[in-house]
Amino acid sequence: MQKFLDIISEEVKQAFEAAGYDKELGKVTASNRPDLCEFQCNGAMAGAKQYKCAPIAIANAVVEKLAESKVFSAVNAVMPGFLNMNVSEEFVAEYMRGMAEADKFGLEKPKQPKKIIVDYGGPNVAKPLHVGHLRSAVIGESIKRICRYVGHDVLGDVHLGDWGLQMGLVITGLQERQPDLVYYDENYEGEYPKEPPFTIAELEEIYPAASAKSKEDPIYKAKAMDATFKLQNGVRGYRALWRHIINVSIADMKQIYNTLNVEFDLWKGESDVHDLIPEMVKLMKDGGYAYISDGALVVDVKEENDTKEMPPCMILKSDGAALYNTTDLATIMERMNLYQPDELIYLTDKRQELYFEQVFRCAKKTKLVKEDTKLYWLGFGTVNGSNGKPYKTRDGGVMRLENLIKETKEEMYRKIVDNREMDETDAREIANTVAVSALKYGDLSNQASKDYIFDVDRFTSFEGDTGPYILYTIVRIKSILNKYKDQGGSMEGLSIEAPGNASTKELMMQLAGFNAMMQSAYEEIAPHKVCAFIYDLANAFNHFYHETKILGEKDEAKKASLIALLTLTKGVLEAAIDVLGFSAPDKM
RNA sequence: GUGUCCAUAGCUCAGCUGGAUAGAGCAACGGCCUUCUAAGCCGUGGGUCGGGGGUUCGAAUCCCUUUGGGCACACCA
Repeated sequence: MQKFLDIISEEVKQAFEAAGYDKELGKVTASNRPDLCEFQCNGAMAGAKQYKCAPIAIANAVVEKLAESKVFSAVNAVMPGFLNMNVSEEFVAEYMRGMAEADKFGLEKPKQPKKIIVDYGGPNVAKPLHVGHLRSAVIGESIKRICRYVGHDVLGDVHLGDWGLQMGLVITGLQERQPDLVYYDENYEGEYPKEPPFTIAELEEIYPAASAKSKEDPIYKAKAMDATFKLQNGVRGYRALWRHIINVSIADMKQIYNTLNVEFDLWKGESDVHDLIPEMVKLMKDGGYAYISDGALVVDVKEENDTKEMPPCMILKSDGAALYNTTDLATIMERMNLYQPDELIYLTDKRQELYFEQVFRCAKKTKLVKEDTKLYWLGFGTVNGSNGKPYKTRDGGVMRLENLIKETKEEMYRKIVDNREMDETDAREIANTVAVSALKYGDLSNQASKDYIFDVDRFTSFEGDTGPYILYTIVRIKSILNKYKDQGGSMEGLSIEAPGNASTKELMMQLAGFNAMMQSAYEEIAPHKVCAFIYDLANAFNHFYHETKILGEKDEAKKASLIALLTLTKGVLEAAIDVLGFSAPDKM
């Protein structure tokens, strides 16, 4: 379906043209003076200079041409040259009927669906997820869903950190605790046990201990580096042990990601591209891109009009070992081979901006990707505490994601039982659902690139611009629709009629903005736009709800129309929260 | 030092490629439930958009400058 605003703009553009002015002046925007009109066009003022005449004269000429329009119920020229207009009720109703019929409420399919890979999550194996992983997971998941909803072919990849020194540290740390494990016996030739020799809890103890020790003890560190080297070079026992570490770790991560409704299509990691590195390095050398600088292999990525310093992109360290850049570039190569993506989207914290600029330039320059492959990096800000500094636990430690979620659920539960008499099991279940909305909406409603202050109390509030408020609105609608069905009402053949009052029309106009909003959220990779839209829509609905009797409506045709409008509103709200990665309960 | 991002109401944040009187929420205060979920709705007070210049008919928005913060600047990820 054509966008609501585009139809209106088209109408005004034609009027400009008919009046003898440049068509492009007829662009219409939502009014910023709702007290005066619903939509406005400022083209007359922009064109005044070009046509050497008073803006108001142009505006008046355009108004005349719009006199017959079915789209508008009123068009006025106002000094100095604003065009103020209101759309007709029947035009709005017709658009609503179109939305109700259409697939995805009238969002147009892309002409050429793209293959997109979203790289987000980025957890390290053997280390518990912490607050820092929240944003990547939540925003990345939403971006993936937005791209998919818009109609593209999208894969989400968790891209595990599973190949670095931390693996060697765990292997070394475990050896200290259980030196007799067969994995450490170089002469062992039999099968390795299927069961891991540790639990997730133990794993989470081993890593920090080993990491701390390696910082103090150079011999220990050397041992860990040796273990890393052996692992990467295929020593059987270490590989087997590594498998266990990965499996145990992934099982734990999946649990947490599941509670957040975050689902990855690919569970790839740095290790997956290990074997591709020699090939990639050769390609870079043969192509004449890579050279040795201070012992390390680098590719220059400076460009003509750089205003900033741009260090070369390092491919291999001076000891010949791979680093972050190496695996990221090799991953790009692998993705191009396996999936031929048109676009790669990365989510990391914003401190990595320069790094990704280097990697992207390097990938383009060395032709790992095609000329027109779009490489997009989105840097997100920090989750801060009320003091404006990175969120910490009460004693100043790193906040584990698991605990953050638990805390939010507990707070939500408290608020729910505080206000309602409810069955314990129900209350828990609802609290969990609502808590996820609180957490995600609290994060996503901020611009991704900015830091934000995490405030459990505010996020879990049912008032204001929060997840719970949105869910409450949906639940209200569900409740009415259920009652309607219980009373024997049919959902068949309902059709939306002209609004009839201001709040109904306002609700409809909010709904009409859905496809434009989704399109723009996709183009700008901006989930917070979805939040802003939902909030406005929820407000418009609640206002409408307050003024309008629905089940009590005597006129059957009107009632049918209202039910159809409710169904549409519910559908749009649910589609929008689904794209944000949460869902509404049936009651709360 | 170089670069980059940010600064909007007491607090937390919006503000689309410049448009009319800068918007929400929270907090404060005042109204609205025998009727579809009052976890709601309506209203009141609150801002020199960090400061200063400039471009423009018109600037929170674009340019310059200045102050105060955050962050990054090859062998970590």
